[in-house]
Amino acid sequence: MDRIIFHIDVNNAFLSWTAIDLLKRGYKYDIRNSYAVIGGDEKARSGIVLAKSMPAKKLGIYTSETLYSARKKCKVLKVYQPNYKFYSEMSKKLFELLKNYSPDIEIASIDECYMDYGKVKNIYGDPIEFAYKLKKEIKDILGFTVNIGIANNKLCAKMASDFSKPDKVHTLFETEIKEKMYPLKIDDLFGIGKKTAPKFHSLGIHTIGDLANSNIEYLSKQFKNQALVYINMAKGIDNNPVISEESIPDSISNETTLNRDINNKLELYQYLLALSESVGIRIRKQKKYASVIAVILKDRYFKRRTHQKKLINPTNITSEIYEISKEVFDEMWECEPIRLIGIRLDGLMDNLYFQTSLFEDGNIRDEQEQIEAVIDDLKEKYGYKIIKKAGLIENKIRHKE
DNA sequence: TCTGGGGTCCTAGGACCC
DNA sequence: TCTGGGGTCCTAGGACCC
Repeated sequence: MDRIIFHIDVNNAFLSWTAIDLLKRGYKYDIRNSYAVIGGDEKARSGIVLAKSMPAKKLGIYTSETLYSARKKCKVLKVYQPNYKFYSEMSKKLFELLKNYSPDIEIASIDECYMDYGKVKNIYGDPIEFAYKLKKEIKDILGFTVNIGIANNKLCAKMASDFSKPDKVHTLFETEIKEKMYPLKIDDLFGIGKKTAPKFHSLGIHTIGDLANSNIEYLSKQFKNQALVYINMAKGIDNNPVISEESIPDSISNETTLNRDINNKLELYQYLLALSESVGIRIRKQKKYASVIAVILKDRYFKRRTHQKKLINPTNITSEIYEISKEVFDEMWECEPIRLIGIRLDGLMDNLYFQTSLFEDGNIRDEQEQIEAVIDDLKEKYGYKIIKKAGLIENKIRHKE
């Protein structure tokens, strides 16, 4: 039986949602119709475009471009700060609305998801008609537009929702792949980024159709096992199911760009402490334990390095995360000035089997965990500012939720 | 006042064991 | 005293996505 999959994608999510937020607060005009972008904070050295309005896009402004460069393209450009809390509320509302129609929703990111329509087709009828209805309902109730791609698998649904924007429904059924997808540039294929696309061009493969029809042996020389994966993608073959379960993350990370390059060890330790705190809160919320702790550094030349340590006893205790991250940091840091520092908790597990060493008292560990649980609760109730570990610097690290 | 942050997946190489 | 290979675990880095 043929599957029918929807890919639902919010148009200019951050910008649209900020527009709605501003209108609610009495803003007199809709920034979606003006030269506007959502951007980072230049003073904090995070000044890049996160989302742009259609008029800004028409001037050639693109996501991830520096605000400095965007302003050169548009003298009257308005820059708005992101409001992640509001975004996450809007995102939740969208997915709740969709779940009224089908429980088979796979959340792909804050502003996009897949829906397995095949299972509810008997109830709602023709997928295209339904998609138009759905799109209108989202616009009427939530106030923003979406694109909906309809296809026989997730990859094609995703490609279809990207065809032309905004506020559109597109199909890319198996029978339409040659006509609608083969003529597109190889760069437009989902999964081909700015490193891989040039490699294909240099092999004379310029369109998705070129890739679909190319010789596997020839491609294998350069791409090894990935060659077949790429060819299948180009042919629009994808058997991945829509997975509706709330997914538990494989890793939890926090990183922060420092407001200036720092090469003072004690100062960098302060950031490690703050980061340990914020990833610690998040992992405890998941009721998980990390078996790997990694430290991420970026130097002034934007070169990233990671170094990690595998733990015999997985942990979710802030003080342990901090101590281990310091060790890892000491092993890797070559006294160079640091632009960005981060911590990643990896190898997350439910765990609960600890190898208590002869010298470690298991009870102390339990007590520590209980203390942190109480602190987390208090913070949730009264805000993060109420309790601070000694030495934790003010407001440097954003706590995610 | 020039270049974010949070993820996932894949690969390659080294260590180690049989 | 000539030369294995397979499997697994671990680490670092790269590519990609939103």
